Amino acid sequence: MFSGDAHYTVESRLQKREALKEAGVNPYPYSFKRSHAAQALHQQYEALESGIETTDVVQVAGRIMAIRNSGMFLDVMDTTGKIQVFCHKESVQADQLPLLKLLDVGDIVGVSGTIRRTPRGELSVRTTTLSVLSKSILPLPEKYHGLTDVEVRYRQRYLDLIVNEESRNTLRKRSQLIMALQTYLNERGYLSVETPMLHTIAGGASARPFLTHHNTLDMPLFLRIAPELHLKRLIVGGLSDKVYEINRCFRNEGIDTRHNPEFTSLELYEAYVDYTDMMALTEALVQHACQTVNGSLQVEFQGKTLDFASPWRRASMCDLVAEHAGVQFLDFPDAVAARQQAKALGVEVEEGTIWGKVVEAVFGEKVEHLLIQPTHVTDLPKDISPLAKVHRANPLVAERFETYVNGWELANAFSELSDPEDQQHRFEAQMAERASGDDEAQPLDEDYVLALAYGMPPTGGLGIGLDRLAMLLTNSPSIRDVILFPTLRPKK
RNA sequence: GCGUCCUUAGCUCAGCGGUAGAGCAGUCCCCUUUUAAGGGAAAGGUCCUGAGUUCAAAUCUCAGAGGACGCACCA
Repeated sequence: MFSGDAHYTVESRLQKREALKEAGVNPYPYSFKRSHAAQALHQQYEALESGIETTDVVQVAGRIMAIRNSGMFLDVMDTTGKIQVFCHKESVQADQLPLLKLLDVGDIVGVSGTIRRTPRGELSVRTTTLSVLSKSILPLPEKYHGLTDVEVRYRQRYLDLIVNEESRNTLRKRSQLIMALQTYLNERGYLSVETPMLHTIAGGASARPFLTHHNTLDMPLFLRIAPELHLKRLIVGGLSDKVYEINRCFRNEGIDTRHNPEFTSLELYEAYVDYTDMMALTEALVQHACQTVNGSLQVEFQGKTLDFASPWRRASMCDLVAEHAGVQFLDFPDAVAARQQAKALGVEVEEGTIWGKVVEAVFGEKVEHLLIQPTHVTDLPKDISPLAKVHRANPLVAERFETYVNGWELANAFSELSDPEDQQHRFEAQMAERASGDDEAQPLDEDYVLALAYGMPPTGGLGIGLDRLAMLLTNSPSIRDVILFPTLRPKK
């Protein structure tokens, strides 16, 4: 049962568990009625002075995190905080005294007793009766240094959560972040929907998908790389003028501090608006989330202060490249000329690379890492934006922006392409890219083109990477810190 | 996929060719209003795995496993 862990500590705890059973105590009982959480007690008795005993009876429960003075003092932790439990031999019921010797750090206990504040100022429960609610068999990591081995923290997240307050705070903030976004959108009439995870065509983004198989239908299925095309079908159908989905996407790409094979995105579509409206919405959403989670629009991130207050800088991708690399690629609209310019800048691009990918490559190398404060990078090349409308003033670029923070792409949005024939041609161009070796080019989705042919209103769309937003708002250097169970290789 | 680094007691770490170490946790004893409680004693090991070099390997070399970081890919 405890393969490799059966040692003296476990032996000792198993013996204590047997002793409990022999004393007629079920070490794994069914319930315990609590009157207060730890935090509620600290609030309620904030004014209680040191050395004062009350007759107020309370019931608390939680995990023993420390035992001092041979069991006289227990630190009991619940999800709201810590409360000291005082087990004096004159206050604990006489028949329960032997129980005290059978407790270990890690056990979950319930306590009934009176509230007092010790002469040293620690709010405590003076125990009358004590209940073992779960006997812990395996020892917890050391109390002072905690658990720092990142591999164990990810593989055994429950241990990380038990001993590392920072991890609890970070992962709770992630939930608050998602709730804040949901609240903001729900209150403004955006409809929360769920679209398929299993796709017959992995479209809506440029990425390699995971492949699986349906046995009864005997056909391949892909885990979705984006919900985009299904959400826009809902706009065509008029389910709502405003739809959104907060859910998982799966991409079969590398794993690093900013990428996990499964990640969470917010995707949102709104009829009758364009990408400039999406810029305003991006700022409002992120600001609402930041304010809710951190109580401020400024956050500290790894030694930098990020300021989410409006307005965020807006600059076109080509202008930013011109600003930082000295070449205005709009003046070199031919792919061959563009590649020469990139090469002169020291950016490697393969023969045959299309114009937009050249611009993107130079941007990635020369500009991206400089965009620390929130910046909307607008008007991305049309030929790398197959789902976006062409820019109303420049045929080379699309009405698309990506929002960068801390050098990372945080959001991606367009004026959604609604012309079915244009969409068909864009897909065909992507298929040509695929044929020339780009396995991340977007596949042709005929049904999606069919849907557009029935007419989609002018629509703005937005995607936000929630894991990255969670990282920024919790000062987490790795995406694994904000994902409860990040993807790891099996240990053996 | 490539490169660099890491892996020693349950946890946090030292040791870096010559008998495997500390603190915390656990066991036993003492003390008893502590909060990283304190004092004492005993105990606890596949030094990630496998080969090799050597009189001798936790330590050096090679291969493998897992992980961290960087690069590539990508969000």
